[in-house]
Amino acid sequence: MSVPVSSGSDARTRPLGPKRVDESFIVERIYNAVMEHRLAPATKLNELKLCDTFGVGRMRVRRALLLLSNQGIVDLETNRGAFVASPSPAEANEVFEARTLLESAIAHCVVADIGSENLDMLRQHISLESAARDNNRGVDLIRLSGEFHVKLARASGNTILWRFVRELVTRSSLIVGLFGESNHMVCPKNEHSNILAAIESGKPEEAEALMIEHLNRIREGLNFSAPKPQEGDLAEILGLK
Amino acid sequence: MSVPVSSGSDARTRPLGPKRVDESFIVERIYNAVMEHRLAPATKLNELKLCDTFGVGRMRVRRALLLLSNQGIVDLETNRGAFVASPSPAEANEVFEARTLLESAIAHCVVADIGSENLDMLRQHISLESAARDNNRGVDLIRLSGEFHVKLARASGNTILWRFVRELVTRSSLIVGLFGESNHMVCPKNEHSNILAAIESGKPEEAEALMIEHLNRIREGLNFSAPKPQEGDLAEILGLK
DNA sequence: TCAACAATGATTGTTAACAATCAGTCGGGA
DNA sequence: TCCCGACTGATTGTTAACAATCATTGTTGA
Repeated sequence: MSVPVSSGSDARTRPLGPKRVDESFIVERIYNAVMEHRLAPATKLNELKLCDTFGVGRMRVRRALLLLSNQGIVDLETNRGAFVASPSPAEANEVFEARTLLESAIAHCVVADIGSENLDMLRQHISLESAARDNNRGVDLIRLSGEFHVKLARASGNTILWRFVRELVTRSSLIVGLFGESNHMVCPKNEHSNILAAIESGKPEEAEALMIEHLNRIREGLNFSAPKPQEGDLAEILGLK
Repeated sequence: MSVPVSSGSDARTRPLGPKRVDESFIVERIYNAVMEHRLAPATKLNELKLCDTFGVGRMRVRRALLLLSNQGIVDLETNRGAFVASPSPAEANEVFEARTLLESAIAHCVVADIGSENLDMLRQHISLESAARDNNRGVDLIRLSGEFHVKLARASGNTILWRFVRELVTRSSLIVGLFGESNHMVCPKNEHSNILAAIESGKPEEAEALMIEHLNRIREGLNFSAPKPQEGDLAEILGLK
Protein backbone atom coordinates (compact mmCIF):
# COMPACT_ATOMS: atom_id res chain seq x y z
CA MET A 1 0.00 0.00 0.00
CA SER A 2 2.69 2.45 0.96
CA VAL A 3 5.17 0.90 -1.46
CA PRO A 4 6.43 3.42 -3.98
CA VAL A 5 4.88 2.45 -7.26
CA SER A 6 7.23 1.65 -10.09
CA SER A 7 5.55 4.13 -12.37
CA GLY A 8 6.04 6.79 -9.75
CA SER A 9 9.72 6.06 -9.58
CA ASP A 10 9.82 6.21 -13.33
CA ALA A 11 8.47 9.70 -13.24
CA ARG A 12 11.27 10.73 -10.97
CA THR A 13 14.10 8.86 -12.61
CA ARG A 14 13.44 9.74 -16.22
CA PRO A 15 12.51 13.31 -17.07
CA LEU A 16 9.74 12.05 -19.37
CA GLY A 17 11.21 13.90 -22.29
CA PRO A 18 10.29 17.55 -22.64
CA LYS A 19 7.12 17.05 -20.59
CA ARG A 20 7.14 19.33 -17.58
CA VAL A 21 5.16 18.27 -14.56
CA ASP A 22 3.40 21.34 -13.30
CA GLU A 23 0.34 21.88 -11.14
CA SER A 24 -2.09 21.40 -13.98
CA PHE A 25 -0.65 17.99 -14.71
CA ILE A 26 -1.30 16.85 -11.17
CA VAL A 27 -4.73 18.39 -11.22
CA GLU A 28 -5.48 16.63 -14.47
CA ARG A 29 -4.43 13.29 -13.09
CA ILE A 30 -6.57 13.60 -10.02
CA TYR A 31 -9.48 14.78 -12.10
CA ASN A 32 -9.18 11.66 -14.23
CA ALA A 33 -8.85 9.38 -11.24
CA VAL A 34 -11.99 10.84 -9.72
CA MET A 35 -13.87 10.60 -12.99
CA GLU A 36 -13.01 6.92 -13.22
CA HIS A 37 -13.99 6.24 -9.63
CA ARG A 38 -10.46 5.20 -8.85
CA LEU A 39 -10.28 7.85 -6.16
CA ALA A 40 -13.17 7.48 -3.77
CA PRO A 41 -14.59 10.30 -1.68
CA ALA A 42 -12.76 10.96 1.60
CA THR A 43 -9.58 9.29 0.42
CA LYS A 44 -6.62 10.84 2.17
CA LEU A 45 -4.23 12.56 -0.23
CA ASN A 46 -0.89 12.35 1.47
CA GLU A 47 1.52 15.02 0.35
CA LEU A 48 4.64 12.91 0.42
CA LYS A 49 3.01 10.06 -1.44
CA LEU A 50 1.87 12.47 -4.10
CA CYS A 51 5.38 13.88 -4.30
CA ASP A 52 6.74 10.40 -4.88
CA THR A 53 4.00 9.56 -7.34
CA PHE A 54 4.57 12.57 -9.53
CA GLY A 55 8.22 13.11 -8.81
CA VAL A 56 7.84 16.73 -7.77
CA GLY A 57 8.45 18.79 -4.68
CA ARG A 58 5.95 19.42 -1.96
CA MET A 59 5.22 22.93 -3.15
CA ARG A 60 3.86 21.70 -6.45
CA VAL A 61 1.66 19.16 -4.75
CA ARG A 62 0.31 21.67 -2.30
CA ARG A 63 -0.44 24.15 -5.01
CA ALA A 64 -2.26 21.51 -7.01
CA LEU A 65 -4.27 20.55 -3.95
CA LEU A 66 -5.20 24.17 -3.43
CA LEU A 67 -6.54 24.40 -6.96
CA LEU A 68 -8.48 21.21 -6.51
CA SER A 69 -9.98 22.40 -3.28
CA ASN A 70 -11.03 25.59 -4.98
CA GLN A 71 -12.94 23.47 -7.47
CA GLY A 72 -14.69 21.34 -4.90
CA ILE A 73 -12.78 18.18 -5.79
CA VAL A 74 -10.68 18.14 -2.65
CA ASP A 75 -11.28 19.20 0.93
CA LEU A 76 -8.39 20.83 2.77
CA GLU A 77 -8.58 20.43 6.53
CA THR A 78 -6.14 22.51 8.48
CA ASN A 79 -3.36 20.50 10.02
CA ARG A 80 -5.04 17.33 8.84
CA GLY A 81 -4.32 17.42 5.17
CA ALA A 82 -6.16 16.93 1.91
CA PHE A 83 -8.97 14.51 1.26
CA VAL A 84 -10.98 13.74 -1.80
CA ALA A 85 -14.17 15.68 -1.30
CA SER A 86 -17.26 14.05 0.17
CA PRO A 87 -20.10 16.21 -1.09
CA SER A 88 -22.99 16.64 1.28
CA PRO A 89 -26.53 16.05 0.04
CA ALA A 90 -27.02 19.81 -0.08
CA GLU A 91 -23.90 20.16 -2.17
CA ALA A 92 -25.05 17.36 -4.42
CA ASN A 93 -28.30 19.15 -5.08
CA GLU A 94 -26.46 22.32 -5.92
CA VAL A 95 -24.23 20.50 -8.34
CA PHE A 96 -27.13 18.95 -10.18
CA GLU A 97 -29.09 22.16 -10.17
CA ALA A 98 -26.16 23.95 -11.71
CA ARG A 99 -25.62 21.16 -14.19
CA THR A 100 -29.23 21.20 -15.28
CA LEU A 101 -29.18 24.91 -15.79
CA LEU A 102 -25.85 24.94 -17.60
CA GLU A 103 -26.06 21.80 -19.66
CA SER A 104 -29.62 22.25 -20.81
CA ALA A 105 -28.67 25.66 -22.15
CA ILE A 106 -25.59 24.19 -23.78
CA ALA A 107 -27.60 21.42 -25.37
CA HIS A 108 -29.94 24.04 -26.73
CA CYS A 109 -27.29 26.37 -28.09
CA VAL A 110 -25.00 23.75 -29.49
CA VAL A 111 -27.58 22.67 -32.05
CA ALA A 112 -27.10 25.84 -34.03
CA ASP A 113 -23.36 26.21 -33.64
CA ILE A 114 -21.96 22.73 -33.83
CA GLY A 115 -19.67 21.79 -36.69
CA SER A 116 -19.40 18.50 -38.46
CA GLU A 117 -16.08 17.60 -36.85
CA ASN A 118 -17.59 17.96 -33.42
CA LEU A 119 -20.60 15.92 -34.45
CA ASP A 120 -18.24 13.22 -35.60
CA MET A 121 -16.41 13.36 -32.33
CA LEU A 122 -19.64 12.89 -30.41
CA ARG A 123 -20.78 10.06 -32.67
CA GLN A 124 -17.49 8.34 -32.15
CA HIS A 125 -17.82 8.82 -28.44
CA ILE A 126 -21.27 7.24 -28.41
CA SER A 127 -19.91 4.20 -30.17
CA LEU A 128 -17.16 3.91 -27.59
CA GLU A 129 -19.77 4.07 -24.89
CA SER A 130 -21.84 1.36 -26.52
CA ALA A 131 -18.84 -0.85 -26.88
CA ALA A 132 -17.89 -0.38 -23.25
CA ARG A 133 -21.43 -1.18 -22.20
CA ASP A 134 -21.68 -4.28 -24.36
CA ASN A 135 -18.34 -5.63 -23.17
CA ASN A 136 -19.12 -4.94 -19.54
CA ARG A 137 -16.14 -2.66 -19.20
CA GLY A 138 -17.50 -0.96 -16.14
CA VAL A 139 -14.63 1.38 -15.44
CA ASP A 140 -14.50 2.60 -19.01
CA LEU A 141 -18.24 3.08 -19.08
CA ILE A 142 -18.16 5.18 -15.97
CA ARG A 143 -15.49 7.42 -17.39
CA LEU A 144 -17.13 7.65 -20.81
CA SER A 145 -20.53 8.46 -19.35
CA GLY A 146 -19.12 11.51 -17.68
CA GLU A 147 -16.95 12.41 -20.62
CA PHE A 148 -19.94 12.68 -22.91
CA HIS A 149 -21.16 15.69 -21.03
CA VAL A 150 -17.72 17.24 -21.01
CA LYS A 151 -17.27 16.68 -24.72
CA LEU A 152 -20.64 18.17 -25.46
CA ALA A 153 -19.64 21.26 -23.54
CA ARG A 154 -16.40 21.29 -25.45
CA ALA A 155 -18.35 21.13 -28.68
CA SER A 156 -19.86 24.46 -27.73
CA GLY A 157 -16.46 25.91 -28.53
CA ASN A 158 -16.40 27.86 -25.30
CA THR A 159 -13.50 26.91 -23.07
CA ILE A 160 -15.07 28.60 -20.06
CA LEU A 161 -18.22 26.54 -20.27
CA TRP A 162 -16.07 23.50 -20.86
CA ARG A 163 -14.17 24.14 -17.67
CA PHE A 164 -17.34 24.71 -15.65
CA VAL A 165 -19.00 21.57 -16.91
CA ARG A 166 -15.88 19.58 -16.36
CA GLU A 167 -15.76 20.60 -12.75
CA LEU A 168 -19.40 19.81 -12.21
CA VAL A 169 -19.22 16.45 -13.94
CA THR A 170 -16.23 15.48 -11.86
CA ARG A 171 -18.00 16.46 -8.69
CA SER A 172 -20.96 14.45 -9.88
CA SER A 173 -18.68 11.48 -10.10
CA LEU A 174 -17.95 11.85 -6.41
CA ILE A 175 -21.63 12.25 -5.67
CA VAL A 176 -22.58 9.13 -7.57
CA GLY A 177 -19.83 7.28 -5.79
CA LEU A 178 -21.24 8.34 -2.46
CA PHE A 179 -24.96 8.17 -3.00
CA GLY A 180 -25.46 6.17 -6.18
CA GLU A 181 -27.35 2.95 -5.86
CA SER A 182 -25.09 0.24 -7.15
CA ASN A 183 -27.75 -1.59 -9.14
CA HIS A 184 -28.67 1.61 -10.92
CA MET A 185 -26.79 2.27 -14.11
CA VAL A 186 -24.67 5.39 -14.14
CA CYS A 187 -26.12 6.75 -17.35
CA PRO A 188 -29.09 4.88 -18.76
CA LYS A 189 -28.61 3.13 -22.00
CA ASN A 190 -29.73 5.29 -24.89
CA GLU A 191 -30.06 8.71 -23.37
CA HIS A 192 -26.80 10.06 -24.65
CA SER A 193 -27.44 8.89 -28.15
CA ASN A 194 -30.94 10.32 -28.02
CA ILE A 195 -29.52 13.69 -27.09
CA LEU A 196 -27.05 13.48 -29.91
CA ALA A 197 -29.83 12.49 -32.29
CA ALA A 198 -31.81 15.56 -31.34
CA ILE A 199 -28.77 17.70 -31.97
CA GLU A 200 -28.10 16.07 -35.31
CA SER A 201 -31.63 16.64 -36.48
CA GLY A 202 -31.49 20.28 -35.48
CA LYS A 203 -34.04 20.27 -32.66
CA PRO A 204 -32.76 22.52 -29.88
CA GLU A 205 -35.84 22.27 -27.68
CA GLU A 206 -35.78 18.50 -27.83
CA ALA A 207 -32.08 18.33 -27.08
CA GLU A 208 -32.61 20.61 -24.13
CA ALA A 209 -35.57 18.62 -22.81
CA LEU A 210 -33.72 15.35 -23.18
CA MET A 211 -30.75 16.71 -21.33
CA ILE A 212 -32.94 17.85 -18.47
CA GLU A 213 -34.66 14.47 -18.30
CA HIS A 214 -31.34 12.74 -18.43
CA LEU A 215 -29.89 14.70 -15.55
CA ASN A 216 -33.05 14.20 -13.54
CA ARG A 217 -32.79 10.48 -14.06
CA ILE A 218 -29.25 10.44 -12.73
CA ARG A 219 -30.43 12.48 -9.79
CA GLU A 220 -33.24 10.07 -9.08
CA GLY A 221 -30.67 7.31 -8.88
CA LEU A 222 -29.19 8.91 -5.79
CA ASN A 223 -30.06 7.76 -2.32
CA PHE A 224 -29.02 10.26 0.30
CA SER A 225 -29.85 7.99 3.20
CA ALA A 226 -27.16 5.53 2.25
CA PRO A 227 -23.71 7.07 2.36
CA LYS A 228 -21.03 4.54 1.54
CA PRO A 229 -17.70 4.65 3.31
CA GLN A 230 -14.89 3.59 1.03
CA GLU A 231 -11.16 3.13 1.05
CA GLY A 232 -8.57 4.26 -1.49
CA ASP A 233 -5.08 3.03 -2.22
CA LEU A 234 -3.74 6.15 -3.81
CA ALA A 235 -0.17 5.57 -4.91
CA GLU A 236 -1.09 2.80 -7.31
CA ILE A 237 -4.17 4.61 -8.46
CA LEU A 238 -2.36 7.72 -9.56
CA GLY A 239 0.70 5.98 -10.92
CA LEU A 240 1.89 7.02 -14.34
CA LYS A 241 1.19 3.78 -16.12
CA MET B 1 4.74 54.71 -5.70
CA SER B 2 6.88 52.14 -3.97
CA VAL B 3 6.30 53.73 -0.57
CA PRO B 4 4.77 51.26 1.87
CA VAL B 5 1.21 52.37 2.37
CA SER B 6 0.13 53.20 5.86
CA SER B 7 -2.77 50.81 5.71
CA GLY B 8 -0.47 48.07 4.61
CA SER B 9 1.77 48.66 7.57
CA ASP B 10 -1.28 48.66 9.78
CA ALA B 11 -2.12 45.22 8.58
CA ARG B 12 1.26 43.98 9.66
CA THR B 13 1.56 45.81 12.94
CA ARG B 14 -1.84 45.11 14.39
CA PRO B 15 -3.24 41.60 14.10
CA LEU B 16 -6.63 43.00 13.11
CA GLY B 17 -8.29 41.18 15.95
CA PRO B 18 -9.36 37.60 15.35
CA LYS B 19 -9.43 38.08 11.59
CA ARG B 20 -7.07 35.68 9.91
CA VAL B 21 -5.65 36.69 6.58
CA ASP B 22 -5.72 33.65 4.37
CA GLU B 23 -5.65 33.18 0.63
CA SER B 24 -9.34 33.81 0.17
CA PHE B 25 -9.00 37.18 1.87
CA ILE B 26 -6.37 38.27 -0.63
CA VAL B 27 -8.37 36.85 -3.50
CA GLU B 28 -11.41 38.72 -2.27
CA ARG B 29 -9.54 42.00 -2.10
CA ILE B 30 -8.17 41.69 -5.59
CA TYR B 31 -11.56 40.68 -6.90
CA ASN B 32 -13.05 43.82 -5.41
CA ALA B 33 -10.28 46.02 -6.73
CA VAL B 34 -10.79 44.65 -10.23
CA MET B 35 -14.56 45.04 -9.98
CA GLU B 36 -14.13 48.69 -9.07
CA HIS B 37 -11.64 49.32 -11.86
CA ARG B 38 -9.01 50.21 -9.31
CA LEU B 39 -6.77 47.50 -10.70
CA ALA B 40 -6.33 47.95 -14.42
CA PRO B 41 -5.49 45.13 -16.83
CA ALA B 42 -1.78 44.34 -17.12
CA THR B 43 -0.94 45.89 -13.76
CA LYS B 44 2.07 44.18 -12.29
CA LEU B 45 1.31 42.41 -9.02
CA ASN B 46 4.57 42.46 -7.18
CA GLU B 47 4.84 39.73 -4.60
CA LEU B 48 6.69 41.71 -1.97
CA LYS B 49 4.36 44.65 -2.26
CA LEU B 50 1.43 42.34 -1.79
CA CYS B 51 3.16 40.79 1.21
CA ASP B 52 3.56 44.23 2.73
CA THR B 53 0.04 45.22 1.84
CA PHE B 54 -1.59 42.24 3.47
CA GLY B 55 1.00 41.53 6.11
CA VAL B 56 1.51 37.92 5.11
CA GLY B 57 4.34 35.79 3.87
CA ARG B 58 5.20 35.18 0.28
CA MET B 59 3.64 31.74 0.26
CA ARG B 60 0.20 33.10 0.96
CA VAL B 61 0.49 35.68 -1.75
CA ARG B 62 1.70 33.18 -4.28
CA ARG B 63 -1.09 30.78 -3.46
CA ALA B 64 -3.64 33.54 -3.83
CA LEU B 65 -2.16 34.52 -7.17
CA LEU B 66 -2.38 30.92 -8.30
CA LEU B 67 -6.07 30.83 -7.48
CA LEU B 68 -6.64 34.09 -9.28
CA SER B 69 -4.81 32.89 -12.35
CA ASN B 70 -6.94 29.78 -12.34
CA GLN B 71 -9.98 32.03 -12.53
CA GLY B 72 -8.71 34.17 -15.36
CA ILE B 73 -8.26 37.27 -13.22
CA VAL B 74 -4.48 37.16 -13.19
CA ASP B 75 -1.89 36.03 -15.68
CA LEU B 76 1.16 34.27 -14.32
CA GLU B 77 4.21 34.57 -16.55
CA THR B 78 7.11 32.37 -15.62
CA ASN B 79 10.00 34.26 -14.12
CA ARG B 80 8.21 37.52 -14.80
CA GLY B 81 5.54 37.45 -12.17
CA ALA B 82 1.84 38.07 -11.91
CA PHE B 83 -0.15 40.62 -13.85
CA VAL B 84 -3.77 41.56 -13.81
CA ALA B 85 -5.18 39.72 -16.80
CA SER B 86 -5.60 41.44 -20.15
CA PRO B 87 -8.29 39.42 -21.85
CA SER B 88 -7.94 39.06 -25.59
CA PRO B 89 -10.90 39.83 -27.82
CA ALA B 90 -11.43 36.10 -28.25
CA GLU B 91 -11.47 35.67 -24.50
CA ALA B 92 -13.86 38.57 -24.17
CA ASN B 93 -16.27 36.93 -26.55
CA GLU B 94 -16.10 33.71 -24.63
CA VAL B 95 -16.81 35.48 -21.39
CA PHE B 96 -19.87 37.20 -22.75
CA GLU B 97 -21.08 34.07 -24.48
CA ALA B 98 -20.82 32.20 -21.22
CA ARG B 99 -22.48 35.02 -19.33
CA THR B 100 -25.37 35.17 -21.75
CA LEU B 101 -25.94 31.46 -21.49
CA LEU B 102 -25.61 31.33 -17.73
CA GLU B 103 -27.30 34.51 -16.68
CA SER B 104 -30.24 34.24 -19.03
CA ALA B 105 -30.98 30.84 -17.57
CA ILE B 106 -30.57 32.20 -14.07
CA ALA B 107 -32.89 35.10 -14.79
CA HIS B 108 -35.43 32.62 -16.05
CA CYS B 109 -35.19 30.21 -13.15
CA VAL B 110 -34.98 32.76 -10.41
CA VAL B 111 -38.49 34.01 -11.12
CA ALA B 112 -40.02 30.88 -9.69
CA ASP B 113 -37.65 30.34 -6.79
CA ILE B 114 -36.88 33.77 -5.43
CA GLY B 115 -37.94 34.64 -1.94
CA SER B 116 -39.13 37.99 -0.66
CA GLU B 117 -35.94 38.68 1.25
CA ASN B 118 -33.90 38.31 -1.93
CA LEU B 119 -36.33 40.50 -3.79
CA ASP B 120 -35.87 43.12 -1.13
CA MET B 121 -32.13 42.83 -1.43
CA LEU B 122 -32.31 43.40 -5.18
CA ARG B 123 -34.69 46.31 -4.81
CA GLN B 124 -32.37 47.89 -2.31
CA HIS B 125 -29.49 47.35 -4.65
CA ILE B 126 -31.29 49.06 -7.51
CA SER B 127 -31.88 52.10 -5.35
CA LEU B 128 -28.20 52.20 -4.46
CA GLU B 129 -27.42 52.10 -8.14
CA SER B 130 -29.79 54.92 -8.90
CA ALA B 131 -28.34 57.02 -6.14
CA ALA B 132 -24.82 56.42 -7.37
CA ARG B 133 -25.86 57.33 -10.88
CA ASP B 134 -27.65 60.48 -9.83
CA ASN B 135 -24.79 61.67 -7.68
CA ASN B 136 -22.22 60.94 -10.36
CA ARG B 137 -20.40 58.51 -8.09
CA GLY B 138 -18.67 56.82 -10.99
CA VAL B 139 -16.60 54.34 -9.03
CA ASP B 140 -19.56 53.19 -6.98
CA LEU B 141 -21.70 52.88 -10.05
CA ILE B 142 -19.16 50.68 -11.78
CA ARG B 143 -18.99 48.38 -8.81
CA LEU B 144 -22.73 48.30 -8.29
CA SER B 145 -23.42 47.60 -11.95
CA GLY B 146 -21.38 44.44 -11.77
CA GLU B 147 -22.66 43.52 -8.36
CA PHE B 148 -26.24 43.44 -9.58
CA HIS B 149 -25.48 40.44 -11.71
CA VAL B 150 -23.62 38.76 -8.89
CA LYS B 151 -26.44 39.38 -6.45
CA LEU B 152 -28.98 38.05 -8.89
CA ALA B 153 -26.97 34.88 -9.18
CA ARG B 154 -26.76 34.75 -5.44
CA ALA B 155 -30.52 35.07 -5.25
CA SER B 156 -30.71 31.79 -7.12
CA GLY B 157 -29.58 30.22 -3.88
CA ASN B 158 -26.94 28.19 -5.66
CA THR B 159 -23.43 28.95 -4.45
CA ILE B 160 -21.85 27.27 -7.46
CA LEU B 161 -23.68 29.47 -9.92
CA TRP B 162 -22.86 32.41 -7.74
CA ARG B 163 -19.17 31.61 -7.93
CA PHE B 164 -19.27 31.15 -11.70
CA VAL B 165 -21.11 34.39 -12.32
CA ARG B 166 -18.85 36.23 -9.97
CA GLU B 167 -15.81 35.11 -11.88
CA LEU B 168 -17.34 36.06 -15.21
CA VAL B 169 -18.53 39.44 -14.03
CA THR B 170 -15.12 40.23 -12.68
CA ARG B 171 -13.49 39.25 -15.92
CA SER B 172 -16.02 41.42 -17.68
CA SER B 173 -14.82 44.29 -15.59
CA LEU B 174 -11.36 43.81 -17.03
CA ILE B 175 -12.79 43.54 -20.53
CA VAL B 176 -14.77 46.75 -20.19
CA GLY B 177 -11.68 48.44 -18.82
CA LEU B 178 -9.72 47.37 -21.88
CA PHE B 179 -12.22 47.71 -24.68
CA GLY B 180 -15.05 49.78 -23.30
CA GLU B 181 -15.71 53.08 -24.96
CA SER B 182 -15.37 55.73 -22.33
CA ASN B 183 -18.40 57.71 -23.37
CA HIS B 184 -20.57 54.63 -23.24
CA MET B 185 -22.21 53.95 -19.94
CA VAL B 186 -21.24 50.70 -18.23
CA CYS B 187 -24.76 49.47 -17.70
CA PRO B 188 -27.50 51.52 -19.34
CA LYS B 189 -29.85 53.33 -17.12
CA ASN B 190 -32.97 51.30 -16.48
CA GLU B 191 -32.05 47.86 -17.67
CA HIS B 192 -31.34 46.39 -14.27
CA SER B 193 -34.57 47.68 -12.84
CA ASN B 194 -36.45 46.39 -15.87
CA ILE B 195 -35.04 42.96 -15.27
CA LEU B 196 -36.01 43.13 -11.65
CA ALA B 197 -39.50 44.29 -12.62
CA ALA B 198 -39.93 41.27 -14.87
CA ILE B 199 -38.87 39.02 -12.03
CA GLU B 200 -41.20 40.70 -9.59
CA SER B 201 -44.14 40.32 -11.90
CA GLY B 202 -43.40 36.66 -12.42
CA LYS B 203 -42.46 36.70 -16.11
CA PRO B 204 -39.54 34.32 -16.63
CA GLU B 205 -39.40 34.67 -20.41
CA GLU B 206 -39.32 38.43 -20.20
CA ALA B 207 -36.64 38.42 -17.52
CA GLU B 208 -34.56 36.10 -19.65
CA ALA B 209 -35.01 38.17 -22.78
CA LEU B 210 -34.17 41.39 -20.98
CA MET B 211 -31.05 39.85 -19.56
CA ILE B 212 -29.93 38.73 -23.00
CA GLU B 213 -30.58 42.17 -24.43
CA HIS B 214 -28.79 43.77 -21.56
CA LEU B 215 -25.67 41.68 -21.98
CA ASN B 216 -25.71 42.26 -25.73
CA ARG B 217 -25.85 45.96 -25.14
CA ILE B 218 -22.79 45.83 -22.94
CA ARG B 219 -21.09 43.78 -25.58
CA GLU B 220 -21.94 46.29 -28.26
CA GLY B 221 -20.24 48.94 -26.18
CA LEU B 222 -16.91 47.21 -26.69
CA ASN B 223 -14.44 48.31 -29.30
CA PHE B 224 -11.78 45.72 -29.93
CA SER B 225 -9.71 47.96 -32.16
CA ALA B 226 -8.89 50.31 -29.29
CA PRO B 227 -6.94 48.64 -26.49
CA LYS B 228 -6.04 51.07 -23.74
CA PRO B 229 -2.75 50.85 -21.88
CA GLN B 230 -3.10 51.82 -18.27
CA GLU B 231 -1.06 52.06 -15.13
CA GLY B 232 -1.80 50.88 -11.60
CA ASP B 233 -0.34 51.90 -8.26
CA LEU B 234 -1.17 48.77 -6.35
CA ALA B 235 -0.09 49.30 -2.78
CA GLU B 236 -2.48 52.13 -2.18
CA ILE B 237 -5.17 50.46 -4.23
CA LEU B 238 -5.28 47.32 -2.16
CA GLY B 239 -4.59 48.94 1.18
CA LEU B 240 -6.85 48.09 4.07
CA LYS B 241 -8.46 51.44 4.42
C1' DT C 1 -11.78 -4.64 30.72
C1' DC C 2 -11.89 -0.16 29.88
C1' DA C 3 -10.78 4.70 30.01
C1' DA C 4 -7.68 8.32 30.47
C1' DC C 5 -3.11 9.84 29.49
C1' DA C 6 1.62 10.40 28.04
C1' DA C 7 5.02 9.71 24.53
C1' DT C 8 6.43 9.06 19.96
C1' DG C 9 6.28 9.17 15.09
C1' DA C 10 4.21 11.06 11.12
C1' DT C 11 2.31 14.83 8.65
C1' DT C 12 1.31 19.41 7.79
C1' DG C 13 2.22 24.61 7.98
C1' DT C 14 5.66 28.20 7.77
C1' DT C 15 9.80 30.52 7.28
C1' DA C 16 14.13 31.57 5.49
C1' DA C 17 17.82 31.08 2.61
C1' DC C 18 19.53 29.95 -1.96
C1' DA C 19 19.44 29.69 -7.07
C1' DA C 20 17.87 31.39 -11.39
C1' DT C 21 16.06 34.65 -14.22
C1' DC C 22 14.80 39.17 -15.62
C1' DA C 23 15.08 44.29 -16.28
C1' DG C 24 17.33 48.33 -16.28
C1' DT C 25 21.85 50.91 -16.34
C1' DC C 26 26.23 52.02 -17.66
C1' DG C 27 30.00 52.06 -20.81
C1' DG C 28 32.40 51.31 -25.23
C1' DG C 29 32.77 51.46 -30.07
C1' DA C 30 31.26 52.39 -34.71
C1' DT D 1 23.99 59.52 -31.89
C1' DC D 2 22.92 54.92 -31.78
C1' DC D 3 23.56 50.06 -30.90
C1' DC D 4 25.50 46.29 -28.45
C1' DG D 5 27.06 43.88 -24.39
C1' DA D 6 28.40 43.30 -19.62
C1' DC D 7 27.00 44.31 -15.10
C1' DT D 8 24.00 45.02 -11.09
C1' DG D 9 19.91 45.14 -8.49
C1' DA D 10 15.47 43.35 -8.16
C1' DT D 11 12.23 39.73 -8.51
C1' DT D 12 10.76 35.20 -8.97
C1' DG D 13 11.18 29.96 -8.44
C1' DT D 14 12.79 26.25 -5.54
C1' DT D 15 14.54 23.74 -1.87
C1' DA D 16 15.39 22.53 2.70
C1' DA D 17 15.02 22.95 7.37
C1' DC D 18 12.22 24.12 11.32
C1' DA D 19 7.94 24.50 14.10
C1' DA D 20 3.41 23.01 15.15
C1' DT D 21 -0.14 19.90 15.09
C1' DC D 22 -2.22 15.51 14.80
C1' DA D 23 -2.73 10.42 15.22
C1' DT D 24 -1.27 6.27 17.07
C1' DT D 25 0.63 3.29 20.32
C1' DG D 26 1.54 1.74 24.70
C1' DT D 27 1.02 2.38 29.59
C1' DT D 28 -1.15 3.18 33.93
C1' DG D 29 -4.74 2.96 37.11
C1' DA D 30 -9.23 2.09 38.61
